[in-house]
Amino acid sequence: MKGAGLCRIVPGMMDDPFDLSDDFLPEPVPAADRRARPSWLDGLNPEQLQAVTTTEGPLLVLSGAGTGKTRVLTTRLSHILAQRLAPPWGCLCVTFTNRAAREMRERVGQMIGPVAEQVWLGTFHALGVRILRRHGELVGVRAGFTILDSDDQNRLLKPLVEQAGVDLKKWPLPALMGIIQRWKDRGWLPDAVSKSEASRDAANGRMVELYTAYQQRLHEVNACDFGDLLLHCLTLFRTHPEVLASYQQQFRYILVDEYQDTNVAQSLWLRALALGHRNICCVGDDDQSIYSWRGAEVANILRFEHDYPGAQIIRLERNYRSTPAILGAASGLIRHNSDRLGKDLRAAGDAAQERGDRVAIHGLWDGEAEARWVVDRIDDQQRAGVSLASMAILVRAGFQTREFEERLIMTGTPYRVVGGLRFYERAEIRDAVAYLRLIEQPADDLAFERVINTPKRGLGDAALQTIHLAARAEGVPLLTAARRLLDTDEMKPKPRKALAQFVAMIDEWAALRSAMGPGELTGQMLAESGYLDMWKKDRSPEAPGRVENLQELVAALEEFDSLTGFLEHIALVMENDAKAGQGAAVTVMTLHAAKGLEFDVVFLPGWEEEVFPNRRALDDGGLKSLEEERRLAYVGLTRARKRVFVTHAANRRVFNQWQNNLPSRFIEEIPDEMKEVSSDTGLMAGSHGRSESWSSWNGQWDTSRPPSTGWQERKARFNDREGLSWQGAGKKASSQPSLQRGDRVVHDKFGYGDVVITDGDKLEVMFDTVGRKKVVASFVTVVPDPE
DNA sequence: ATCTTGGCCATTTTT
DNA sequence: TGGCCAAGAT
Repeated sequence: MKGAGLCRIVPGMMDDPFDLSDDFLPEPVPAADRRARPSWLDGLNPEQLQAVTTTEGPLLVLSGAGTGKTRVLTTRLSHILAQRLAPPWGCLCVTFTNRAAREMRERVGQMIGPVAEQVWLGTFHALGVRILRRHGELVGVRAGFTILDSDDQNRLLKPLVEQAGVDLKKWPLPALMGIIQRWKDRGWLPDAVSKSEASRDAANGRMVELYTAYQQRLHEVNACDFGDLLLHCLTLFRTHPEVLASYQQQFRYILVDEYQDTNVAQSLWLRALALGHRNICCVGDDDQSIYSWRGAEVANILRFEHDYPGAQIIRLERNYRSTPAILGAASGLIRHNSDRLGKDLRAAGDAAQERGDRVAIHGLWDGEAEARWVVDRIDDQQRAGVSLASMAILVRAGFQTREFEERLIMTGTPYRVVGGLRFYERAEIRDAVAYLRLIEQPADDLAFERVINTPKRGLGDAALQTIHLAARAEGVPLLTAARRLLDTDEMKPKPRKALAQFVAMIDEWAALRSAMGPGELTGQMLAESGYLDMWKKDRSPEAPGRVENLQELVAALEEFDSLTGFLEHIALVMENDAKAGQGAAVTVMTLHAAKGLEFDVVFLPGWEEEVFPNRRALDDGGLKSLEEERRLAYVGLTRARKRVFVTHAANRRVFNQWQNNLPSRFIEEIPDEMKEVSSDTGLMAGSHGRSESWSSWNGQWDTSRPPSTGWQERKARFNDREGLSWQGAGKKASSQPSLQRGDRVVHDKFGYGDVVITDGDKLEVMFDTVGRKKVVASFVTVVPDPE
């Protein structure tokens, strides 16, 4: 009986949730087979051990940075499975990022084998999709629904805002979208938006109206945004208690990572599911809560005991990652926050053996000097035997990566930027995916709009307008309206013929869907639609790369056995692995992206007032935001195992203006005995011969000064000093050695390359990364041959 | 219908 | 500084 139940219920086959009666419980491991202390528990410290083995009842694990949080989670899951306390599909394991989900799956797989595949493990959003794929119809989400990214969301909302007569200048789309998302984060549907909610007043007081219309449109095109993936689940749980009950019964154990980053909707989602067996284990660190701007509520962690009466709490405070000096610096800093549960990190294990180098704080003149200094230190470290892969530059905001990239390119240091454009955010991929979406989901108006005239088919604004009108009049999707228009003479013959062809192609591919795999189908689609040809004919420098990306897309699709599965994957988890460089490279990324990672050596640039703590954050959040910024600083410091370099620049060019900033207050907050402060600003002036322009300089740049006398000159001088000439600045081009075919050159934008053709001052260069380009000779610098 | 120009705006963090 | 959108030219 029990065995039969086990066989029948396999993930993907559980079409009827009512099947999940008591008989799904696994065979318990006979007492004789249970070892007193299974080997996977070896090497855990007492607190970790307790966190792993306290399987029954609600448990909150407060886990400071570097205390083995991931290890606890993976071991706990393995322990539950290995002891047969539940079958794999009886475990729900929620992470915050796809990366964390992947890692956990791998590690658990290594510990206990392939059964790990069957655990319900993923991000909140991915798990929400999984539930909605099965039960979405009950709450108005039809099969094959589309998941929208932020770009799609804006395009959906825009016409609604215009119709409502709201000025887009005054109320920028992203701001309005943000308000809707914050409401969704709190689990509010339009009629649940609280009357006292301040952001109701946005968009001339029509915000709720817009939200309602937006949800209506989502329903019409059968799409969900990220928030909906949870919100619809909550509605499902509320309106269909029998469905909820089946999940409650199924999930005997629930594990949650990064609990401090959950929002209200997520915590409600968890609580609904956990109310069955009440075996929920949440791991988190209130000191690392850095996503409140996105709706995360530290309150969730603070009120855990209230939400789950009788909860146990375990603190993990032994840090195995960082030296005592780094931990001291981090602890000293975070002590300035008032709103915390309070933990004391102690160095333990190997890291505790020596005190370690103090945190180096270094002041520089400007952002460029800072980048140069940082990259010089990277060189030093590398020479001292630290591998590039174990170093990272962590910045506050994405745009700050640029100056470091430029410098790293110049010096030829391999690097990778995490979190740039994702693969699926590239235009060509989005176009191709839009075709696929339209095949999969004919109601997807956003996809229709995107591809109707891509490549050009002579169906421009006028034609689209006609289709829109027809669609609105009849209340049908654009593709349906287009089809009906073909039977009338409302369109001129030319566009009509083009439209007929377009519709016929879509129909043809849709018919082929069952006959061939998604990879093959996509290949055919790209060829027949003319989309691939469009890029092949394109002479612009990036076109070949786009063709390659499309080929890569087809290859990726081969891995899937259904289009549906692929579309879900691409919306939720497709990552930028296209240029995930092989070989060692310095990592450049934002502090947010660095959470959960660790490096031997960490560089933390831009520690200045206004930049970090970030002015805008402070403006709209006051003290609460300051504390979040401080937590961000704490996250940065605690990423390092051995060494931290903090830098600050006196001057920074922001837009077109020079702005001078004071060192960040966070620097002062690091205890003196944990830091070592130095500054370059005096030294640079003295070390540079002609110092008059330096010594008379008052620390501020006159923005009205023509660039040639200030900025460019300084730039040239800096580069001269290092033996690199900067031809772009002046007449020094004569000193440029004549270039010839085969010369190795470096360009400040395109990086390294080999000269292919010379023609006076014009060159054609084959660049290593961006391919063949025409450039002016004065913009490249010859690189001495290393051989 | 597509290409070009000029004015405007902006930079926080992301599943 | 540059990237984006809206309005003009061919």
